[in-house]
Amino acid sequence: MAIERKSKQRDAIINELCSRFDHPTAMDLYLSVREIIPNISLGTLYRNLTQLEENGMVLRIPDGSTDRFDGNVNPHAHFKCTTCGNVYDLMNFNINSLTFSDEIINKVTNYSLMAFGLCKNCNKIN
Amino acid sequence: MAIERKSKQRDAIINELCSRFDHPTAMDLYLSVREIIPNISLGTLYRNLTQLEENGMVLRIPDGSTDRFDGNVNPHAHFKCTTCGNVYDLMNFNINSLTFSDEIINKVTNYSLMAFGLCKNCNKIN
DNA sequence: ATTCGTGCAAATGCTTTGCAGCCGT
DNA sequence: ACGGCTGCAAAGCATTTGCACGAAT
Repeated sequence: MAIERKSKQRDAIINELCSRFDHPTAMDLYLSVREIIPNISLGTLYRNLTQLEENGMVLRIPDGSTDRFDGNVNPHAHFKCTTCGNVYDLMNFNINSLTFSDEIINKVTNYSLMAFGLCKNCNKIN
Repeated sequence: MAIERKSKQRDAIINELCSRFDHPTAMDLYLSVREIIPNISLGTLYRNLTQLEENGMVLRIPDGSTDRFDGNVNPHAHFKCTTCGNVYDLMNFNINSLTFSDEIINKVTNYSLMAFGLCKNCNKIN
């Protein structure tokens, strides 16, 4: 549904999401936003994330486990290390050059590219 | 963990997954496999899907809701219609040409590309 | 004043897990 | 016979939802 009114809870969520670059889960965000609004509820957080996503203000990043969120709504590629679980932005990959031409498609509104593998940090350790 | 023994449950799961192309969820698979092995349990299904994924025999396709599975383990792009929820293979997109060069990456073992939008069927209806 | 957004708590839905017994090796 | 795999049921988590109240317009 459309956003009709402003709320300090939603403002705090967007603000937190846009000022960090580590692709937090809903619970990560909940813990952070609670330092600004101590009695915000998880339900409110989830309601707002869904609403913000529907309005194109937040990106949901599916990675095979708990969803992550991104304040950068420009489509961009991600890399998930399957050892440590961290998700990184891929700066050297120009996702905007991708085009889709299949018969079934009427319109592409968004896309998510997730590469899986081993990051250099985990490679050093093991 | 590695696969050590054969079981008719696992055989039926792989067989079902490789003979359909509609990217079933775990529950979809459960209902289908139950027609072959009526008393197979959901636990067994999930245990086998995880095990098969770890052994590279099945692909998990994250799409922002319940995970889907694919017997085609060759990396390929998908398109999800956000109206009807169906997931389609994209044949005209050569995902194998993608290369990744970011600093953080040691090794890419797999990747999933999901485009979101409106399919032609849903466009006709609305 | 209206009604959307919130906090709380219960409910839901998907997935995992403990356990005793079965089956493949 | 050993130990992996299974069915069953309970548990675990992430997410959603109903409701009464508070806040934005």
